[in-house]
Amino acid sequence: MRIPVGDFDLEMTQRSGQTSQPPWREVEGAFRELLIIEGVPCPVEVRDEAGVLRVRPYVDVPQKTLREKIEYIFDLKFDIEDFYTFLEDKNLSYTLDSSRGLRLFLAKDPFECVISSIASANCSVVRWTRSIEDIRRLWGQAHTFNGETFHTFPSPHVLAGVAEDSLEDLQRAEDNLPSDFRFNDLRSCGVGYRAPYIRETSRILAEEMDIRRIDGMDYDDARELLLELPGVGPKVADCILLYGFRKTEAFPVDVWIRRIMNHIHPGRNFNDRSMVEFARREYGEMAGYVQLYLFNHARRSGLLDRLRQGTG
DNA sequence: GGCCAGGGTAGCA
DNA sequence: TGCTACCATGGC
Repeated sequence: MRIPVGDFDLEMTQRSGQTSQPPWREVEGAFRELLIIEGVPCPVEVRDEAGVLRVRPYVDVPQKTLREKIEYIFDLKFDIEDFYTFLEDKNLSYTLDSSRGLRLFLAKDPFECVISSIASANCSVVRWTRSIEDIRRLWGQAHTFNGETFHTFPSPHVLAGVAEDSLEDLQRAEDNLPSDFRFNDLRSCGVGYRAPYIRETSRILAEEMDIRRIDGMDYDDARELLLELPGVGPKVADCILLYGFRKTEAFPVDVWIRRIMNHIHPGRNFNDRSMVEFARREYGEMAGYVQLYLFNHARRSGLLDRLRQGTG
């Protein structure tokens, strides 16, 4: 299948650290991941070919559904030229030097996005992505195609029932430890003190709150709901809304966005609240994309490093 | 070995 | 509301 795309940089989108999911498995310039298409597990390989995205499913699945899923995940229906014009109007077109073609990398599984976003808090990208991959390997369903194994992300019900730390893990195993015993707890995935947040959020989503409700809710109501989850604060909630549910009014404010926004608006002295108000007023439904381009540009242009050293 | 990671929470004024 | 200490842990 070949999907015509406008400006789209698959590799940059994969590596931009969006908390919907870890980057897909890269094999010779293409990216592979397991998708569920109408209930059927189906690994898919996507490859960027100058204006066209080539999509190769490993098994026979309905083409229309697959196409819609790919178009959703990479936000291919987003009118990016229109966004470029918007950036120009807002005097932000310099971000295109490094970020042209970057799009949202949306969740293939909203629950995975919730846990990824919680795991990303105060944590490097390499570390939280590894944690998510470990969680998949330990508790997801394995599917092997031509000797290549992929794992689903576990359901809220499964993740709610796992051990939190190795002590609890050992207690479960009691004293008849098998010789090949391996730790099978959340902390062994490197999530640290976030382990109880992840387990309790999983329990709530398994028993009390249907995450799919977010789709039909407006931004403010959805945000309020997400903030009830342990481990979900303002920044994580906005990441879930933006990368998990495509609420593009969301403007996740992290340490870097604080520095960048105060750098490009000298004298304004934003606090978090005034920054979010400014973003919603100035950028509206483009706020999420503006945040994506600002962060990516600063990171790739070296501005972030200069800001970190206080010489920006 | 100290500092930093795309922060959240609890405790306090 | 606004501020602060504390929280695991891997990478550099």
